[in-house]
Amino acid sequence: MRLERRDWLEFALNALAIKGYGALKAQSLAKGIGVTRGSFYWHFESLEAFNAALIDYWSEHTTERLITGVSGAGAPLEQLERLIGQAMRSGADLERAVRSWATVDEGVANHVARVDARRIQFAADLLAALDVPKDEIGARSKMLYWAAIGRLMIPFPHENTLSDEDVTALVALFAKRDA
Amino acid sequence: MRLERRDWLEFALNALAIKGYGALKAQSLAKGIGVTRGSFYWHFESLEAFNAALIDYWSEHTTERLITGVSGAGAPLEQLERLIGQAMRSGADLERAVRSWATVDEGVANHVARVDARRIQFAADLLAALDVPKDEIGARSKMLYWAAIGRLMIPFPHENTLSDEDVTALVALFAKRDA
DNA sequence: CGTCTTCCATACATAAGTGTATGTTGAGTT
DNA sequence: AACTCAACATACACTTATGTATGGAAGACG
Repeated sequence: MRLERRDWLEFALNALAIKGYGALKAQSLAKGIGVTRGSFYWHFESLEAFNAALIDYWSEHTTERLITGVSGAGAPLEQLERLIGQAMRSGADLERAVRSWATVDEGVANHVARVDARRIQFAADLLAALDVPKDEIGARSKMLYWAAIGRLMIPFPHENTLSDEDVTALVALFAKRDA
Repeated sequence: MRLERRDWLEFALNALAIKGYGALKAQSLAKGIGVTRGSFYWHFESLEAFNAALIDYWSEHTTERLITGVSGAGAPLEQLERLIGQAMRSGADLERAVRSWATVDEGVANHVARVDARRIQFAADLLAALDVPKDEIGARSKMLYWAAIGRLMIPFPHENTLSDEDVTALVALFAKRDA
């Protein structure tokens, strides 16, 4: 099987989501793909370089998902519900693994921090459009986002889901105009 | 230096907080303590047994902290603020590391899930004491707790702190009586 | 058809880890 | 003083990992 850089990154992203960052070894990845490390070391200078490329790849991947999946169409309240809904349901494994990875790799942490900042800003803009008091937007948007992340980082998140009504109620609470 | 089981667990808990679960190797721990693996394999049957003992140790450690640190004295609103404040400030490194660990070890995940359930229940009781509508308590207590965890799992949490006023405002929002 | 580049395999040196079997020491105990 | 046993050291076999050097195959191309 003739591979290119991107194939390695795709496969690694999958392995990362399933087995965690401990699976990011040239050897085990090669075994999983069905080639030897010769391929790996042709496409990437070293493990470090590979890791850097992988987290870059993830950043693009996840940013694009945010833009195409949530923003754009719909009223602010709908977008907000979609944002929370999406953050609480899909892509949990990969997000968990990346965040776990970020706790032991500063480069990864930087990328994650940038992604977080963007998503929090996105939530803040929506709250602003809903006429939430200015001095509360910062705290509420952060809290909202943290809750979404926190749920992902709880073991067995699928057993810890909020119903659609719960989500609606919470979003309404956070969109409240009065302090 | 003459060691016992507990010394190993204490040292490991520290290493876990600082370097993540990747540091939980008999060899590297032994090197850090200044003994050989002979000691490790005398006190513990295997790495697996050691891991199980360690996560048990953490469970007791962290449960005790909740009980003695938050519950008991003070009005419900104060306790709630203290709960959030504590969850958002101290012990971040260890909590992060354990949660990270839980993503790749089911035994650890089970322990963490039990701890989470207890803390969420604690928050729910406080909200109930504050006359929050019954059908909202479940969602709000979870959301509150998730936010605390989420903030911990965000890179550089110390750069992402809410002010005391923000915490007060948020707690007030979550303690609202009307839907 | 031959050549050049791309992609992968093989082989070697080195490091870090687990587990086990067996030797060694030092503090109590009788 | 001799004994015992808990606590640690040492040595061996095995596995998995990185990185590098070099050889080989398969396409692209003039």
